[in-house]
Formats: sequence, structure tokens, C-alpha cells
Amino acid sequence: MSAGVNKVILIGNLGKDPEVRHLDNGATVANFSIATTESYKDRNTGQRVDQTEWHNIVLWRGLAEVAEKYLKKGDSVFIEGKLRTRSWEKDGVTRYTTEVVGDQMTMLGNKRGGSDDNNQDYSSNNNDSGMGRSQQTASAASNTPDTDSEMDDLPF
Amino acid sequence: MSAGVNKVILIGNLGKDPEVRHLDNGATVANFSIATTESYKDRNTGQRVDQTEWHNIVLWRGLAEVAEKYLKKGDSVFIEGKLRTRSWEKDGVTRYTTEVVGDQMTMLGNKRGGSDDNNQDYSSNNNDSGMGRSQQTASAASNTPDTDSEMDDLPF
Amino acid sequence: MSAGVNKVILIGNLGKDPEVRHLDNGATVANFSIATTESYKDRNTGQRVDQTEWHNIVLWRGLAEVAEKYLKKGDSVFIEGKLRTRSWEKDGVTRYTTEVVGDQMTMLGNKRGGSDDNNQDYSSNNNDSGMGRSQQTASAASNTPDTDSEMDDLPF
Amino acid sequence: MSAGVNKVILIGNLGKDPEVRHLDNGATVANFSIATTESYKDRNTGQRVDQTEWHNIVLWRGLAEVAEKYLKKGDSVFIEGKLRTRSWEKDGVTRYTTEVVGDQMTMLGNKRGGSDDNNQDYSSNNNDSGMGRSQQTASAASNTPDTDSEMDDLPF
DNA sequence: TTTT
DNA sequence: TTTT
Repeated sequence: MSAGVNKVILIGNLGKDPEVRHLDNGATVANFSIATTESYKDRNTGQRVDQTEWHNIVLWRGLAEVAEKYLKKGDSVFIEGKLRTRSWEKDGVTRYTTEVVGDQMTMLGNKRGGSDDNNQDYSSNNNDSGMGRSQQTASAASNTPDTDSEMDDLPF
Repeated sequence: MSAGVNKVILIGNLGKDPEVRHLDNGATVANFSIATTESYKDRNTGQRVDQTEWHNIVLWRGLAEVAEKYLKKGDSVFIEGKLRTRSWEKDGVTRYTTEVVGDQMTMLGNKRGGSDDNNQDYSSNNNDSGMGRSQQTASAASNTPDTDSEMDDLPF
Repeated sequence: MSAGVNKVILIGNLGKDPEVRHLDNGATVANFSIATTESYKDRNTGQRVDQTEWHNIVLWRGLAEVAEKYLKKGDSVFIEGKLRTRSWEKDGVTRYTTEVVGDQMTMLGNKRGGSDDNNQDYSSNNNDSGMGRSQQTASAASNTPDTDSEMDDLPF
Repeated sequence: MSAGVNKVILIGNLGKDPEVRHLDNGATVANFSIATTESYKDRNTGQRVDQTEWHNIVLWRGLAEVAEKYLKKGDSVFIEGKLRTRSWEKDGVTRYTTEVVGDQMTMLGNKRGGSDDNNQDYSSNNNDSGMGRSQQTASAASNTPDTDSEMDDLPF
């Protein structure tokens, strides 16, 4: 349950390879940034100006493992997720970082060849990351039994 | 896994009370229509014209039960789901119906009072429909053990 | 103004080349279908089953011209738009067709080579379809002055 | 044109009344925060925990004026927009703030009565804010002629 | 830091 | 009718 809706939909390119950490509790987390660019005409100069926005993406468990395995700098991805703002201290100053915690990801191609052949969608619910289901879930949350989605074998 | 993205986001009002069926296999399904209205200025007359679009919504299991219990004609809801077109025969003619299969629902208020007090979000993954979790899941898919989302007790 | 929200977000592949018509009033309209595929595990057989959904896309004016020029069978596109159900008579029977009227399109690559090089976004508001703005708008709605979006030269 | 997609969809409640500024160039800008709450079950305690996320909203021109006129602390709104991260200096430290720049808003009701009667949608393109169209646009960008959307008098 |  |  939750009050309200918190949804982000992005298509952009990775600025660098993902940074992936394997936590002590068995969970995997991936961090990377993707860029979206909007261009507009400057009122005064009449010139086209590109404005690039960088989005911090966080993926957990199965999605993080897919990112680790398949995503590289420059790749194009569709990310669906939610906004989350974290605060942290540095030099006695509280700082805030807003991230997009992804729960759905589709790889949209890269320049390494075979762009469309890799166009697949992953969600944080079903753990169909190509390495086999149980393996997938196990590495995402080691002490969680892989019975998380009996209902996703129904087409609705 | 899936190739592509199929997502619908609607906010509209129910034209009638939901029709709810309890299937033999224990599943519950709710059907209702919601209206969204767009107004535009007619080029010739200069008059404002309202154009109302009706959307056929289908909800399964826990969401259907929430709809049965709480949704009435006129209520405003947020629905997130996917498009699905079904075909059926009638008088030897194949007909098509496009529906929105909801996987997320938020009630946005009604005119019966208590609008905001009821503003709650439901998803087809967690079965938090107010009647208790196990009960909820049981009625949605009778022979499915209620272990569907050990991971939703993590805030990410 | 409009009451409610009516939004569709799709990523899929064209089943055929777009059908493009140039209307007498100067407007261009493009029609094509895109497929999204979801796969699920059949409860009884345990087999993976692919379920493909076909979406009827309609694009107007500038977007239609971009489609005419750049989209081909098999191409992958991101489409954002709204649902619209039309009714029409045939043999005395009223039939309904639900379409997605696109107002935003991003080409996500194809198999003809240069996938990412063509990854550009178009909207029904700015008419930046690569052939020059005024030209674009003129063909989209011949008797409409190209002053439609002075505000889109601001980056917010 | 733009490369990629940058879209945010929120439904939440205002934490305070909007702060509205009327700039020297005639533009109006509104800032406010809305909260979305997600609840999850803590693994260890088994308790339900509410996690509230605050989103910084920025609205310009017509939307800002609608916010100034109609939105109050506690009100529920639907916001569609895009993410934008700004940086600013303070005490020699660069700080970042991520905001949602809204381009669509629907008021979903309040506790002051008349919830549904006020359920209307506004966009940053058409300036239909109830005070009359030209007035609306004029205050949003004083030196911009009100010819911005001849095409929005077509229902597609 | 990406991409067009 | 596409795609993986």
C-alpha cells in the first residue's frame, strides 16, 4: 500500500559503465547515470542549445545483475522506477541526492553491434535475467525463498 | 521478461458501479469503465467542445476485491496498467475490445464524503487490500501459497 | 483543459511500414501497428508462453511525416500518446477500434544499420523533424501560421 | 527534439502552500513540495513502516498561476513533468537539488469541500486556467504573442 | 560521464 | 504484422 504515485520513466544513455557492489547479505546493487538531452532555441541568440540532464539510477538484486552483465558506457536503456532522495553528511554539511530506483529496465541497444538482439525487458519482480530464475533470486536476496511470484505465471 | 513496454496511466471517473465476478477457480475479476474528458476549441465555431473517452478497465484478484468493496459510480481513480485487445465472435463477426488490465490503483476520492481519507494505493503485487494479507491472496489465487512477495518488505 | 489523465507509453516494433495519407486540408496522418510481447510461464505446462499485443498507432502532421520518412517495418519506437476509441459501421454493425494517438515519438533503432544514430525524439508540439521547422509545420497544417510555440524556446 | 525520454508522474499532497514569485520579465514561477508515501513491512520487526518521499515541484507561467490561485497545503495533485537537477553554491560547497518541472497538473481534491468539482487538468501548452486564455498567456510570458497553439483546437 |  |  502507498498513498500517492511516484513514477519515473527514462530513456537515456549510460555515461559510464555501471558500478556494481555485492553486499554482505547477498544483495547486489548497481549504480550508474544516464543522460537525457533536450534541445531548445535560445530566445536571444536564436541558436539551438542542448540541455543534458543526468539521472542517478539505482538497481537492486536481479536488475543489478543484469546491469552488471549487459550494460556498458554509452548503452541506451529504458528505466521505470521511483524517485528517492537520500541525505548524507559530509564535513558537517547535510547533502541530498535524488536517485531513480529502477523496477523495470529494457535495454534498447548499443554500438557494440547486435543492438536490437538484446532488446529485452527486466523487472524487479520476475527475475528472468537469463542466468536462470532461482539463481537470480538467490543472489538478489540470499535468505529469501524463491517463491516470490507464483502469480506471474498468469498472463494478467 | 518481455520485449517492449506496454503502459497505460489513467485518471478518470467510473461510469457505473464495477461488475464483479467470482470465478470457479477462486479468482475475482472486476470490470468497469472510466471516463476521461478533453476539451478543445472547435476551429469553425470557436466553441469549447468536450470529448469524453471511455476506458474499459479489468482488475484481477486483490485489486478486483478492492474495487468491489470501495469503488462506486462517479468515483475518481488512478489506474496504471497495460493494454490488451481481446477478440470475440458474435453473429459470425469477429469483434475486438481493447481493455486496460490494471496492476496499480489509487482511489482519489468520491462525493460520498471522506474523499482524501480514502486515498490509498493498491497494486497487483502486494495484496494489501485491508482485509488482511493472506485472506487477500487466497481469494485471488486459491491454490497459490502466500509467499509471493518476501521482497516487498524491503523499501527498495 | 481536461478532466482526468489519459496517457499511454509504448515501446515496440512496427509490424509493417507505416501507411501515410496526405489529406486535402494539407494534414498528414500515419497509421501503423507496433507489437509488445510479454512472456509468462504457463501454470500447467510450465512452458514459457509469449503473448504479443498489437497497438494501433495514429500520428498527425509533423509526427506523421517523420514516420513516413524514417520508420520501417521492424523498427523499434517509443510512443507516448493517448487512447481514443472510434466507432464505425460495417454491414449494419457498429464496430469499435481503439487507437493510440501519439504526441511524442522516439526512434530506438532498426536493423538497417546505424541504430543509435537515429535515436531522436519528436513531439507533436515542436515540429523539429529535420527538414526545418517552418516547412514541417506548413505541411502538418497548411493554413496554420507557424507561431505555435514561442514558449518552447525556453528550457522549462 | 531531444534525445531520450525524461518523464515523471506523481500524485501527492502539498506539504505547504505554494511559494509563488512574479519575475521582472512577467513570468510567474511556483514552488512547492508534495509527499508520496509508500509503506512496507520491516523484515525484522514485522511492523508496517511508512516511507514518505518529498518531491520539489516547479511550475512556470500559467501552471504557476493556477497553483497560486487554487492549491493549498494538504491538497492532492497529479503532476506530470521532467526531472531537472540544479547546482548552487553555498559556503563554497556545491550543492545539488533535483526538481520536477511540471508541464501538466490535475487537481484531485482537497478537504475544504468540493473535491471533485475542482478536478481539472492544466497543461503548460494550453493556458486554460479559467481566467481566460489570453490573459493567462500574457502573464506567463509577457512579450510572447498569444498564438502558441492554433493546433490545439483540433481534438487530436 | 552519454547520446544525437 | 514485429521483435527476442
